[in-house]
This record gives sequence, C-alpha cells and structure tokens, in this order.
Amino acid sequence: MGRWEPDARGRLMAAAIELSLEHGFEQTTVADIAARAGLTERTFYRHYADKREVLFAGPIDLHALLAESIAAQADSTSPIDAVATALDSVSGLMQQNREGSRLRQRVIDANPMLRERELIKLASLGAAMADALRARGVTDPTASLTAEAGIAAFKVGFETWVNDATDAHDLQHHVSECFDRLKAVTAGR
Amino acid sequence: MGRWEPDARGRLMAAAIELSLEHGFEQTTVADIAARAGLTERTFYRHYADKREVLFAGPIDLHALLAESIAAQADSTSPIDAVATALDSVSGLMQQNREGSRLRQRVIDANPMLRERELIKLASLGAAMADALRARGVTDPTASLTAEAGIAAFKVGFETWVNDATDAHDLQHHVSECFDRLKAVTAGR
DNA sequence: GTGGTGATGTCAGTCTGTGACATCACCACC
DNA sequence: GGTGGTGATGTCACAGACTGACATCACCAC
Repeated sequence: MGRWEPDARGRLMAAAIELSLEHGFEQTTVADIAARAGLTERTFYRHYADKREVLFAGPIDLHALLAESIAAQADSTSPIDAVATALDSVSGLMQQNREGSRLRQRVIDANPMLRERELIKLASLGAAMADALRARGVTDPTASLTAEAGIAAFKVGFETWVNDATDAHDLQHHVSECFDRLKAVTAGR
Repeated sequence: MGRWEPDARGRLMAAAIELSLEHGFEQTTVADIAARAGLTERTFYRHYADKREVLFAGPIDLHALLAESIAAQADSTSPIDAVATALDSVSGLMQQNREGSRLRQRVIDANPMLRERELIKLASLGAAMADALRARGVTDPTASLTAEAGIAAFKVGFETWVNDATDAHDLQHHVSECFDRLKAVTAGR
C-alpha cells in the first residue's frame, strides 16, 4: 500500500476500525492507523479533523438528505410525520450494511469519547431537521421538539436494530415502531 | 491564593469560566486555569478528569436526584408524568442560579467540544431515568423513549430559559411548556 | 518535456493527560 | 511538645493528539 494508492480516506477508516476492534480505540494511536493504511500521521489529519472523526465521516451527507426529504413533503403533512418519513429514508440507506454497523457500534460503545461524538452527530442531524421544519413554517419550540423527538426514536430504534441477533426486522421497522411507542408514551400510556 | 487555600475545586471552576469568557475555552490552557487558581496543572487533573469536566462537575448528584424522584412516585403515575415531575425538581434547583447558567452556557455554546460533553451529560441523565423507570416495571423500549423524550423537553426548555432576556418565566415553566408541546407534536399537531 | 497542481512526507513545536516520586500542612497520639 | 500518619499538592519526565511550515512526489495539461 504505497504512497499513491487510491482511497486514502477509506483505507484510514478501515484501518481504524480493524485496529480498534483488535486493541481498543484508546490503545490505538493515530500513527498506528496511518501506518496500517500505508500513510503518515500528518496525512491522517489532512483527511480527518481529529482521531474520532475517522469513525463518523460517512460517504453520504445525511444532513442534506434529511433536509431535502422534509422539504419535499406535502404542506399538509404534520411535522412529526415529515420527520418520521425523512428518518425512514435514512434508515433505508443504513440497513444495507448491518454487519458494518454492528462492528462500528461495538467500537463506539466501548469508548466514552466516541459516544460523545456519536451524540453530537445525532444532535447535528436533529438541528438540520429542525431547520427544515422552520423553513416550512413550523415555529419554535415545536420545530426543535419535533426534531429531537425524531432523533430519540431513531436512536432507540437503531440500538434495537444492531442488538437484535435474530435479524427478524429491518431498521425501518424498528424506527417506525419507536415512533409509535413514542406517541403512546407522550399520551400518558 | 496559596497552596492550601480552601475549595481548590471551586477556584479551578471559577478560574476556568473567567478565562474562557475572556479568551475562549480553546485558547485557555489548563496551566492558565491552574495558575489563576494558585495551583499547578498536575493538581487540576487531580480534581477533574479532563479539561472540559471543570465546566460540568456540579456539587449535586443529579443522577441520584432523578432516580429517587422517579422511584418515589405513586405506581399509578404514568412514565411520562414521572419523568416530568423528576425533571421539574431538577429545574427547581437550577433556576436558583440563572446568571451563572447563562455565563456557563455562553462558554459551552462557543465550543463544539464542550457541546459534546454537555450532550453526553444529558444522555447520562436520561439513562439514569430510564433505569429508574425499568425499576418500576416499565419495559424497553418504552423506558428509553420516555427518558429520551423527557431529556428533549428539558433541553429545549432550558435553552429557552437561558436565552429569554425578559426573565418572564422560570425554568420549571419553560420545561413544563415543552412537555405540553411535545405531547401536542407527537399527536400529529 | 515542462510547468502546474494536489496529495503526501518531514520536522518542530504546543498542549493534553498520566505515572512516579518528593514535599508540605495538618491532625492524632503519646 | 515531639512524632508519625495522612491527604493534598508540587516536580519531573514522558506518550500521544494535533498544527504550522516547508519539502517532495506523482500526475496531468499543454
């Protein structure tokens, strides 16, 4: 793997996951990751802003996807349904790589610093959805609350999905079920 | 401020907030903070696990407070109401220091790393509430979703509270209002 | 084949965080 | 009033995360 092999970013990400699964994320140094990818530490930081980011920078822009999905829906659609639909399309993309998600999640769950990064990524997606809702005239705090509620449903649904050893249902099903439960819960049931 | 002045922790926290307001959190080094508190960098790390923690380690154990509040409520109380009541008591404590909260929040909002830490602290409080709900027989994913929904309401309510220049309402009012909005939102309104 | 361009390498440096050990103030006990 | 224990603090050395400045390399257009 020489200096000019293609897809340096992808190699770095793969190396980071491999090494973290083997020895843990903390025990893996950036120099280790770069070396396995055939690169140097300095080059790692040209591709990723910091060590944790290598596990979170996916190929698709979920912010844009969510924003466009919400913007595209009929004006008559309620905010919560718009959010549910947007997250459903994201779920559709994610579940194409269930095993990859499981490996990645195993690394993240084992490290508090990575959990922090995961939470701010989710919060950032929530902020994008809240913006999209405001753009269609939903006022605050309703816009923020709807987005946050959606993120909560997605988070819990995703967790159930990666931990479900039976593979009985897909991510969309789990998230959709969480939306239903959330509606029941806030109704006092 | 010599070596054995009392309340080293409090001095470090005050120094951190002061310096962060003056020059920004990033620009402030741990050595700077320790020096203003009349201590050394090494001693800072004996009181706080890392640089960010100095802004988040409060004197009261909110986890225990939330757990006890939820456990103390009547069995007939619905999960969402139990969570709302628990967060109401936390709000009661917080609003005794509105100006302090505003200064602290100004520092946090200006720094993404601090926002990360804030989110994991909130998530941790949510996990404590979910545990308390499970202890009273609420099953998953309802327990997790209820706790997450409560955190969402608290988060948005808190934000409104610190940014409300009129001081017209207290934190409890804002959070309670967010719970009501949340119920309306998930009902499709 | 020449020059420009973007990706990579090299090097030096700051800051965060930690282990090991020394020092200091205070307190209990004789 | 000395003496030893205890906990908080200081000192030192060091690994690892990041960054700025500059050099080098592969490739492509002309």
